[in-house]
Amino acid sequence: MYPLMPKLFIFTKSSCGLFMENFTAIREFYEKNLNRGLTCTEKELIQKSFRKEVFKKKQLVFGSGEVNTRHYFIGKGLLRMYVIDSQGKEFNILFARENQWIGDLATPAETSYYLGAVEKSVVYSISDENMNKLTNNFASFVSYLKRSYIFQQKRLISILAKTAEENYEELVNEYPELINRLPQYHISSYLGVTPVFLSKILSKRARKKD
Amino acid sequence: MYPLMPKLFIFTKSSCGLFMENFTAIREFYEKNLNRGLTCTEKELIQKSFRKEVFKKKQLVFGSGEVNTRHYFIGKGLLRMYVIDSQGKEFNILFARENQWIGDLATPAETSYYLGAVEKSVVYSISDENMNKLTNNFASFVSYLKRSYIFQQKRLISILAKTAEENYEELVNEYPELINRLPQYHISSYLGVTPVFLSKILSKRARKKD
DNA sequence: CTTTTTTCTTAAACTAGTTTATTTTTTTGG
DNA sequence: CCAAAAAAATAAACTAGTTTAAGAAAAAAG
Repeated sequence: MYPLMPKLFIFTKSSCGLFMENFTAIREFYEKNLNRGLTCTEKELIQKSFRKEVFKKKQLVFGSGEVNTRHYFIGKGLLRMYVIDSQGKEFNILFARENQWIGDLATPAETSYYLGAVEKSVVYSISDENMNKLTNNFASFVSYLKRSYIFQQKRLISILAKTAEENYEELVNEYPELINRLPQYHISSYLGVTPVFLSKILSKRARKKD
Repeated sequence: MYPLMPKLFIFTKSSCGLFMENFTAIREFYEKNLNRGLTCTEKELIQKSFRKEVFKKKQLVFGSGEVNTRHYFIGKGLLRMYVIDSQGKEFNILFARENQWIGDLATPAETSYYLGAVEKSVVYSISDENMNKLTNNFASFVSYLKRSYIFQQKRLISILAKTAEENYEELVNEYPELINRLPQYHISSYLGVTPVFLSKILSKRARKKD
C-alpha cells in the first residue's frame, strides 16, 4: 500500500467542505486577534498562503541581503533574529517560540537580519504579499506601526552593537537638524550615556576636525 | 468688532459641507497611508475625534502612572517620550517632530512613560478609543504589531537603563524556560554583553545563593 | 562508551563609560 | 542690557564590561 500523502501533512475535513492541512495554530491566532470565527474564504486563503517548513538546529532561515523574506509563524521550536556587525559579532534582536511570529517587517526590502533556528523547528511561512492580503483591510495604521517598529528595532541594534561615539555620528548624519533642536543632555540620554561622556565624545570629535 | 472665534482655530469650508478646524496635516497623513482621498464620514470622524492642544517648552503632556493616555499627532514642535529609572535618571525612548505620531501604544493600560515637549509644540490629540474607530478595519494585525512594538520598546529601555546583571534577572523571571532552551552565548548576545561577562554574572549569582 | 566538538569558566590586562565636583559658557527672563 | 538660571566642559578617580587566551565541562556524534 502506498501512502497517499507525505507523512508530514495531516489533513482534516473542514466545515467549509475542503480538505486542508492542519493549520490550527494559525487559524486560532487569527480568530483570537479578530475575536470571531473565520469565514470559509479566509480559511481558504490561509490554506493557500501558508507553507509548512522544517528547520534543523542552527539552520539558517534567511540571511542578510535577501529580498522578499517571508513571515514565520512557529508551530514548534525556537528561532532567533539577529544581526552581525562589521567585526562579525552577532547580536540577537528577538527570540520567538511556539505560537509566535517572527520575520523582518521591513520585507520586501532587502533585509539586514539573519533568522536562524535555535532548536529544530516547524514553521508556517507566508509571503509578505499574502500577509497583506490576509490583513488587507488594516493597511493604513499597519503601515504606520510597521515603520515605528522598524525604527525602534534599528535603534535597539545600534545601542546593542555600537559604541556611543558611533551612535552619535549616526544621529548627526541621519537627523542633523535634531542635534540643534535638542539640548545635549537629551541626546546623551537617547544614546544611553551620561552628559559628561557625550561632552567627551564631542571634544574629541572637535579636535579631530582640525 | 468682536472676533467670532478664538485666533487659535482656523476654520475652512470643507467639500462635505461642514465647517471644520484646519486638520490638514492629519487628513494628509491618513490619505497618504490609505493611498486615497477621505470620505465625508471619515473627515467628520477626524473633526470629532481630534483635539488641538498647545504645550510650552518642557511642559509635561502625560506622566507615568496615568491611564488612558492619548495619541499625539504633531503639527509643530518637538516632543520626547522617556522613562525615569529608580535613581531618577531619565532615558529618552523616542523623539517626534512635525507630522509624526507619538504616544504610548499600550494605552489604555497604565503608562510607564513620560511625554514632554522639548520645544513649544502644537499637537492634535486623539483618544485610543477614537483612534481605534478610525482604524477599525485594521484591528487584527494591528494588535499583533502593537504588542511587538511594545515588547521591543521595553527591551530597548532595559538595555538603555539597566545593567546586564539586572537584565539577566529580568529575563530569568519573565522567561525562565528560555534560559534552558538557549545556549548561554545567545543569552549574552541578547543582553548586549560578551559570553565571558555573562559567565562572570552567573558565577557571582551562584555564590550569592549560598 | 569514547572521541571530538561545542560550550562554559577563569584569569589578567585593558577600555568604554560613570560619578562627583568645579568652572565656563550659553540661554532666559525681567 | 544685566542678573540669574540652565547647560556644557573639564578633570580625576572609579566601575562595568571587553579582550585574549587557556583549561574544564558538557554535549553531540560515531
